[in-house]
Amino acid sequence: MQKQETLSKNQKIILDLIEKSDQPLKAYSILFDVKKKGINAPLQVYRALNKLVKIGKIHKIESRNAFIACKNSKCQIANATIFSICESCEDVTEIHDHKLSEHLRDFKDNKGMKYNKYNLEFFGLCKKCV
Amino acid sequence: MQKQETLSKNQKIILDLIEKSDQPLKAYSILFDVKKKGINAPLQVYRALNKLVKIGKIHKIESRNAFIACKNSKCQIANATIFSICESCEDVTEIHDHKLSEHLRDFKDNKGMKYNKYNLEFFGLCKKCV
DNA sequence: TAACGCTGTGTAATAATATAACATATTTAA
DNA sequence: TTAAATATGTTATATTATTACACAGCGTTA
Repeated sequence: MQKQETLSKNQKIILDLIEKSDQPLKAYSILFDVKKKGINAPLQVYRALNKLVKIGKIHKIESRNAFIACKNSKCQIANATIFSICESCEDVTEIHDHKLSEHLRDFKDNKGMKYNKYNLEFFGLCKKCV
Repeated sequence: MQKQETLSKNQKIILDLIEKSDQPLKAYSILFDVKKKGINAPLQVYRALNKLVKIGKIHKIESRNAFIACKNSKCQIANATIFSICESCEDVTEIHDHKLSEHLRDFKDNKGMKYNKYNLEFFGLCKKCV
């Protein structure tokens, strides 16, 4: 059974906003949007973001410095993420591909390194933008 | 036959510095180091970095905002990168794994997206840090 | 129930990363 | 040999993220 995290006020406000967007949001755009809810400083946003990332409710798109909600409602995974990113319209989609995930999970390098996390980003053109 | 790019003065200076380091360098640390060579402004560094990334001489470690030389001297690939990153000592190594690369190259999602690039970062603890 | 650890909040200041805008020079290709 | 493309230099500024400090709330435990 998964531990159900109790979110704090700021964490809820920010998760709520990110979940309502189907596309990644940037920290300062989040800040702008939550000012009306009494969140005034970047640090308040980053603290909530960090926590939400940590518990797998959202993911950071590293190449874009932006944050997207994890749609995989049941089993939040903070440590194994795959995204496709359209370089034209910037549309981002999380990919759930069992075979690929398995491959990445099982990957062993030749240096004896112990992995506990990976992040994969595919770039290209989506159907609309081809 | 691979086209041999001719690098400009600033590009050479900066590539040279990055190649001498076996670990990723950050833009402003590069800037600091090349001031003695007459490169004075962030933009001069970023311009060179962008070009070097584009032609595959260096790669950006997205999760670290840092740049590392591509050791794969013959066939610089700017569009298919795999790294392992130690979360303790921050050691970064580029991974060349034929099977995994093949898998990623051949990956097709179910949305008809056309990929031309990917970047994969593995995180964990290296031998020394376990 | 008092003391403690843990997590979260609020605020100000500042650090770190990256780009815009403008003027000019150099190289490449038609 | 002129036009296009690429590179340079400089100033200013935008964007992303963290440090430092003070304090509040909550559950544990001694």
